[in-house]
Amino acid sequence: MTELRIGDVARLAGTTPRTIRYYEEIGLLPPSAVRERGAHRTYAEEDVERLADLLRLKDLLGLPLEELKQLVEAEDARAGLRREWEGGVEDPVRQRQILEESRGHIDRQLSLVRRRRDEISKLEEELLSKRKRVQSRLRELSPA
Amino acid sequence: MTELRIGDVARLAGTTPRTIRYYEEIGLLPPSAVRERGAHRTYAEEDVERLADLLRLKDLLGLPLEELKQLVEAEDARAGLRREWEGGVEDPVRQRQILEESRGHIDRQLSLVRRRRDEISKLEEELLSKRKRVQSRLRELSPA
DNA sequence: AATTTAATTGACGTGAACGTAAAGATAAGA
DNA sequence: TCTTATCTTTACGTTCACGTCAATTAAATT
Repeated sequence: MTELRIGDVARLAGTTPRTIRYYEEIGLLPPSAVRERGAHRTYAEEDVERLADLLRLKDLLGLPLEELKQLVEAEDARAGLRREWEGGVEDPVRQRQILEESRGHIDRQLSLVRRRRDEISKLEEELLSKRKRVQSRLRELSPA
Repeated sequence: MTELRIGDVARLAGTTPRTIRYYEEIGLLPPSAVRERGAHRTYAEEDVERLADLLRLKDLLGLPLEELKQLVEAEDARAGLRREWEGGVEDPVRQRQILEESRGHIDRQLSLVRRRRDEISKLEEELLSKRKRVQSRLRELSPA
């Protein structure tokens, strides 16, 4: 159970401690764990991945943090859910709830990502055809 | 030769006059045309498209305006080139220069766009496989 | 136990990308 | 020509997403 501190998490996720504190402050990241005021924050390795995912989504989707928060409002709840899950959930109804919720979050992210992918693809196609036009004009210039 | 004013261009391109002036100010857009101090800026329809392209690149690539400027530093020069071209360029050597430069700009944009597309695609795949894992767990829960 | 290193909170600072308000000037329409 | 809508420049304001002190405190190291 490797204990990570804010600096480690920041380095591993490719960001800074300040950013992590800020994300916690605006509620984008959950408070690292129970700790007394003034004590160091401690994290687990899964937290690194969660943060890295967030940063990737933010970068690739270009969302303001507030929207990102809405989008993954799941993710922090997920930490709770995971704990609940690993604590051993008996009730299959509850299990189904958790899984379906999780799937819902993934689906919302997927739809945004796909929209982006489409926009990017369209842009790529347009650039490609632009390139072809220029290219053919260049060939016309070449003496046969 | 429909004369457009800054408000029209803004509306058509989906932005605001302020943004257009700002882009001009930082040299991302070329000064609309020769005009005396205090006179209204005037634009042509091709300017709308150029602006829209810029906004799209900015949005989809998430570049800071300064980098966007480097990237399409071409585009404003291109306005000049186009005028030169349509003015009728005789020298085939010059024609080739212009076309090759244009292709170079397109290629630089293409490579950035492709990188983004790859990142987005990878993210999509990861989300998909995440979804599948959840989905299969849900199926396991279902009584046969 | 002493020292060094990294973290804490609090608060103010900063750069990017515009928004907005003021005081006019210009252009288009009646 | 008069009015009205839209534009001009100048300049200060604003939001987001952190950066950067400063004064302490907590952990890790020796």
